[in-house]
Amino acid sequence: MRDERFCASNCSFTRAIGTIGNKWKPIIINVIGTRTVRFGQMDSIIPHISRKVLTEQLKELEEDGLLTRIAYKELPPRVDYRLSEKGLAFLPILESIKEWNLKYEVALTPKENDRITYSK
Amino acid sequence: MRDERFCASNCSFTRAIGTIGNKWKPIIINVIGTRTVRFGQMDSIIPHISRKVLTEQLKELEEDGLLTRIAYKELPPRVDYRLSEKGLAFLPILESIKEWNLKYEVALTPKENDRITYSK
DNA sequence: GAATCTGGTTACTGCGAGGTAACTACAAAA
DNA sequence: TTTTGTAGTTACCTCGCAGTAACCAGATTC
Repeated sequence: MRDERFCASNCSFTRAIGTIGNKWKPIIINVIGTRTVRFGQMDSIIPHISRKVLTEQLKELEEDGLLTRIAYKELPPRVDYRLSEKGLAFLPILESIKEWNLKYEVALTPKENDRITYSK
Repeated sequence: MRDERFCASNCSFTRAIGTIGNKWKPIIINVIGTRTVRFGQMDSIIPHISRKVLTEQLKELEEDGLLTRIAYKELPPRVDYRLSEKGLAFLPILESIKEWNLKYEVALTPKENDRITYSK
């Protein structure tokens, strides 16, 4: 899931991409934001993610110091996730990605074969 | 290679991640920068990427309007790649990722079994 | 006694990303 | 005449990402 060749690169930028350059991590960081979020919340908020993948991604984000996992010794279990200073510092970058996309995303142009054709 | 569920999302941010949220695209955009770069150049500059994957990624980046492909009718073939306005507008984001990583990347802590041990 | 609630973990499985190698066209050089 | 150089494309194969389902603990509710 994490590409060792990226993480072991001597290029800082490549290592950074190895850390956050996949589709789930920016989504997860964005969902947490400045809040404290429980595992089950993320599981239901984020579309199409499986519990297994969510667990893996959260574990990697924790290992890379982007978030903090707080497990309460209760039953049924309760686990909170919160962004660390490093994770919080990444939020402005996500904001600029949002602005960038809003400004430049091409309007969905109808493809040739999607066009309405007048047949007799 | 591109996740349809992301590209078809009604969330602009999710679509953005669908566009540039993988490991190769930020690397490619960063390598091109403000220059004009040939296919073979990228192939030799970017470590560990295969021609096949490079071709695919470049095609998707072109489809998403991030870069321009300029093919000269010569033999042997010559193809230039250059960032579009949209692609150029993404460069500052990559810069802030670099700064973010420089600031927060944890110092590589030696693992237990990498430590020097004094054996008799 | 059974069901529920939560945050996982594990085993099984399939599909597809991605690697490799071979092949292309054609001109110019050796 | 053979080789070289460029930018791919194609066929083939493998590995592993990720989906699914089952299972767990143990307190609380029904």
